[in-house]
Amino acid sequence: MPRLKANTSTCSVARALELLGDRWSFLLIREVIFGTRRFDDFAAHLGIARNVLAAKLAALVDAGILEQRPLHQDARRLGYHLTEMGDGLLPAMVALLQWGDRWLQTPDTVPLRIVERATGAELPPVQLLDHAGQPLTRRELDWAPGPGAGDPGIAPLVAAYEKQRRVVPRPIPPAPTAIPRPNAKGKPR
Amino acid sequence: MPRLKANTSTCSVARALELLGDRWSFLLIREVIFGTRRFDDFAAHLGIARNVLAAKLAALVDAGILEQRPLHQDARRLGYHLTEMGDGLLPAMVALLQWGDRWLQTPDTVPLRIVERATGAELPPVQLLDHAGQPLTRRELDWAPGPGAGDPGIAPLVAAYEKQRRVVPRPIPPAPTAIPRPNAKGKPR
DNA sequence: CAGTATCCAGTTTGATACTG
DNA sequence: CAGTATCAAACTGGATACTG
Repeated sequence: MPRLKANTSTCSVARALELLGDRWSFLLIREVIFGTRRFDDFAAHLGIARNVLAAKLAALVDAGILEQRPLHQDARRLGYHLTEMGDGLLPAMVALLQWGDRWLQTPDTVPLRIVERATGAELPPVQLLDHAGQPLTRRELDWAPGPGAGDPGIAPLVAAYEKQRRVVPRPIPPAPTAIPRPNAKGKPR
Repeated sequence: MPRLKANTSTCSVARALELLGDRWSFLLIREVIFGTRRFDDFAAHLGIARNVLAAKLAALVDAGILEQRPLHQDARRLGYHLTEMGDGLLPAMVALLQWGDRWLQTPDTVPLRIVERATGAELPPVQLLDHAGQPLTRRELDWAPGPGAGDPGIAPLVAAYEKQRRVVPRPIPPAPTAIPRPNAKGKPR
C-alpha cells in the first residue's frame, strides 16, 4: 500500500491515521469498546467481509491497540480486548461520536448514549480545557515546535506553520495577569 | 464504492467515518486548523495529488465542515476555513494527536506541541470527565439506548449491545468520596 | 493560482468456498 | 467458531498535462 509508509510520517495525526485511517479500524475499536469480543460478532455487527476483518484485526493487534485474551465467559477461547494503548483512544472515540451525534444526527435519531455507570447521567461533551479546567476555544490555542521539529522530514512544514502563524491576524487574548515568559514570541508585524 | 452508503448508517461514529474515514480528510482538517488556507499549500504540505485534493476539499465543503471565505491577506481570493461544524472536530483532533504523541512517538520526536496562547503552557490531555469534572475511566462508562435506538437499521445492534452489557462482568466503581479537587492530570511516560 | 481532465497502477473490499 | 484462500470488481490515489 502506498499508505503513508508506516512511521515515516512525523506528524502524530498522520501516524495515527496510518493505523486508523481506513474504513473499518475505528469501527472495530468502537465495537471492542462496546463489548464485542468475537470474530463472528464483529462480522455480524459490521457486515465486513471475513477476510478483511481478519486482516484488520491482525493489524490492530500488530499495532498494539488490541490483544487477544481469554474470554471471561469461556476461558478456553480468546477474544479481542483493548490494550492500554487502545484504551487511550477512548477520548478521541467519544469526541468523534459526540460530534456525530451533534452534527450528523437529529436529536431523535441518536441511537446510543454514553452514560456514567454510577449515575446514569449522559456524558458531558469532551472539551479542550486549560490547566485550570476552563474550556478553550480554537483561538486560544497555538502551537510550538516540539523536540522533533528539527527532523528533516518535518522541518519545512514546521517552518511553514510558523510563517502562517505570524501572518494570520489573531486577537491578543485578554491576559490581565503576569507574563511568566521571558520572551513572548510570534510578534505580528 | 459500497462506502457505508451515506447517512444510512445509524451509529454516529460510522456516519462520521463516512466523511472522515479515509487517508486524507483528517489531515486536511489538521492543516486548516494549523492555518493552511490555499489549494497549493495543502498540496505542498501533504504531497497529495491535485485531483484528489480537489475532490476531498469539495467533499468537506459539501459536508459542511469547511467553507470558502475571502482570505484576510487578500480579500479577492478565497481560502478554506472551518465552519462551526468543522470547529467541532477540534476535541477529536487534539485527542487523536495527543494519542499519537503518546503512543506513536518517542518523547524527542514529537514535532509540534499544542499550547495555550495565553500562557504558552502545553495543553493538558483531553480526558473524559464527569459532571463534576472528575476523570472517568472506561469501566465507569456505560451506554444506553438513545431516542433513535428503535430504528430498524440499528435496533438489532442495540439489542446485541444490551445483551453484552448484561453478560460482561464489570466492577462497580469505587465509592466516590468525592473531593472537589480543582485539577487532575496524568500524562505518564 | 486554483483547479480539471485523463489515464492508470495499486489497493482495498466483498462474495464465496474451504479448513481445523 | 475462527479464521484462510481465491478471485473479480470497485475504488483510491498519483502523475501529468491542460485551462481560466
